[in-house]
Parts: sequence; structure tokens; C-alpha cells
Amino acid sequence: MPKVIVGMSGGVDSAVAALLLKRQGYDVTGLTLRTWESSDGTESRCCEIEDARIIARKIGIPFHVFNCINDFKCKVTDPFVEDYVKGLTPNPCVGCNRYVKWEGMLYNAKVMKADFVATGHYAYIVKKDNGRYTVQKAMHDNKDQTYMLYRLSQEQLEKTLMPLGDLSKDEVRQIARDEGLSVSEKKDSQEICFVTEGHYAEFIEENAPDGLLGEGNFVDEEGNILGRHKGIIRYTVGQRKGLGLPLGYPAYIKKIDVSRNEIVIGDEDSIYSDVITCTDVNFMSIPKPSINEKIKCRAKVRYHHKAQSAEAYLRDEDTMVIEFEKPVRAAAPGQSAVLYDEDDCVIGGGIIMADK
RNA sequence: UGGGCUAUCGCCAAGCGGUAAGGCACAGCACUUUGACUGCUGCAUACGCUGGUUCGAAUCCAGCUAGCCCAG
Repeated sequence: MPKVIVGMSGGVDSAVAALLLKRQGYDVTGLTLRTWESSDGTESRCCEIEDARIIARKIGIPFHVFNCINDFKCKVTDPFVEDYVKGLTPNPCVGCNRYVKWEGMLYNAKVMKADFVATGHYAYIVKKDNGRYTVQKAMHDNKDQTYMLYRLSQEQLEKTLMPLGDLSKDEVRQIARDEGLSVSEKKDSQEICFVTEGHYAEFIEENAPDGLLGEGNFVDEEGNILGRHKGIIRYTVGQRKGLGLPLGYPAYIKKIDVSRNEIVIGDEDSIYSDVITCTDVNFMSIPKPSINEKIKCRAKVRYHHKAQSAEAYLRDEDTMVIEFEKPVRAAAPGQSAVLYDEDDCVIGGGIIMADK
């Protein structure tokens, strides 16, 4: 029987993924990647090791822990801090999946001579007619996690199983309940796993090298000063709350200008853009296209975003231009833009750039 | 110093004698494997101060105080 390593976070989803694979007859081994340990000794919420261990015992599968703390720092938290300092809004989960989780899981699969790795992501792994692997939108839109997976490589996808694609969260919880898993009612994870209670700014301040920019001005599109901001790391494009600007209409962040340490404010209409540019692109369902080759698609500009009709093309080797049929709201530099085809499969994606 | 105008929640602002709209900001909750967005709820026993008229005033009257504008 095929052997599979299941990445277990300690949550319901990965627990049920392991359970289902075992029922399907796989030789299942649980693996938790230790990615983080905060100063007070608590685990990251992405890897609650003891919960995972209990689940594995309950399901009756071998369980291992693999230390990735160093990789996680190099590949996830350090870049996270650097990006914020540069005025970007990074999405750590995207890089973590490719460079930490899958790297770690596949390494262990190799060592343990397993055939596959598996996770509790809500998505389908699909092999297209052209022989390429990709991920396809989960059955239920509200839990679809393909956005977070667009950076995975062909080699990674080829060896991956995702058993939860056609389940809803309620169904997953029910399966866990029926099996008597203690985590069946555990709250969904949320917020950045290595940051507590949304205090990401403090995290950056503690970990930023030096020369972190402090306060600066909020300005309007003409450059008029509207107020003071508390440091660019505390803001993101499209943000409304926390600006403290009583302008009479809802004010949003349109742009973060690191060179001037200024934040440009505009009204709701001003934060829409019909063209965005991405760097650091990855293609999944298709090989890397040639320069200027048009790709009809629908694109998401953030995790919870309805994919919008667009046309994309490579402008040069590593920058992709995405032209939307209708302008999209608040495309934040540092976030990912992910392209989907007519079957809701991920074509590819990239990191949104600050400059056009 | 004369003349005029204005003073209502942190900001803007309705109200024009009948018992304090709304917007922004802010707070809480919900939502969420990123940052955001969004939704819901909350937010002036009180209308610059002191008196007066009235059954009843933020609304009328007087004085005071402050700010703005025009004269000097």
C-alpha cells in the first residue's frame, strides 16, 4: 500500500485528512513541522505539536516532529519583516507553503521512503491534459485555499494528496466528531501564525534590523498633509481603520511611499486599479509562457477575493502584467495575484509590485 | 477700539419653540490559514457661560466669554 506523510498542524482539517487517507488504505504517518517557538515557549498556531500527537495516537498512526525553525525564520519571518520595512504587505503563508511546509514534508517523505505527502488544505490536486499538475478550487468557495498554494512546484504537486477538496468545514468537523477527535470543535486558525493577537507591528519592530522609519505624514493625492502616521509598517494599501482621519468620507490608503515616508490617502474610488504588475511569477497548469503571450484568465488579488476576468502576459522574464476587465479594489504590493482558468484551476501567479 | 458674523459629540454638520438627524473618526463583536475590506452594534440627559420669556428653549431676549471677518 502506498505510504503517505500527512502534514499535521494540530487542527481539525489535517486531522481529518490523515483519518480519511488511513480509511482509504494508505500507510499513513503523521508529521508536524516545528516552525516556531516564541519567547514564552508557546508554539505557533500553525503547529500545535501536542494536539497533533494526540490526534495521531487516536487515529492510530506513527507520528514524527521535524524541526524547521531555522528554515521558517529564513524563508518566512525574515522576509516578512523585510517586506514590511520596504512598505510592502507580504503574505507569509504563500512562501511558507512552498519553502517550508512542502520542503519539509518532502524531505521527510524521502527519508521515510513515502510515496506521497498530504495536507488538510481545501483544494484538489489535478493533472491537466498537458501533463502538468495544478490545484483546483475546492467544492465550497468559502473554504477554497488554492490561493495559498499557487507557488508550489510541479515536483511538489506531483507527490501531494489533498483529501478535503470536496468537503465543507461542517462535514470535516462532523467526521472528526464521529471519530471522537478532541479537536473537532477547535476554532479555525486565523491571523498570522507566528504573531499573537494581531500585533504584527510589534513583531516587526522587535525583529527589524535597524533604521526603521518612524512617524510620517498622511498626504492626499496632491501632496497636501492630512495628518501623521505611526510608521509605514503599520499600514497597508486599502486600509481604512486606524487612520484617525476625519475627512467626512471614508478614507483609504492608496499608496505607501517609502522613499518619502509618506502614506497617500484617497477616497474609495481612488483605490481601484485596472492594471497591476507582478514579479516572482510561478506557473502551474501551463509552462512558462513566452513574452507577450496573452493569457485569458480570472485573477484574484487577495485570498478572499472573487476572481475577476483579466488578461495576463509576461512583459519580460520575470514580470507579469495583469489587465482586468473591471478595476480591482486595493491590490496591495507584496500580496499575491493568482490566475485561474475556466475550470477554476490555478494557472499561476506572482507577487504584486509597487510600480507599474 | 468701532461694526458684522459664529459658537451643537474628537472633526464636519442638521436643527428655526415641543422635548438632540447624519457623515467621518473611534470602540466592541462577527467574518478570516496573510495584511486588509466588509457587516452588525455602540457612541452628546446634552446644544460656549449666566440669567430671562414660556406649560415647554439648542431654538426667542439680555449680558458675558471665545473665535472669525471688515474697518483703524
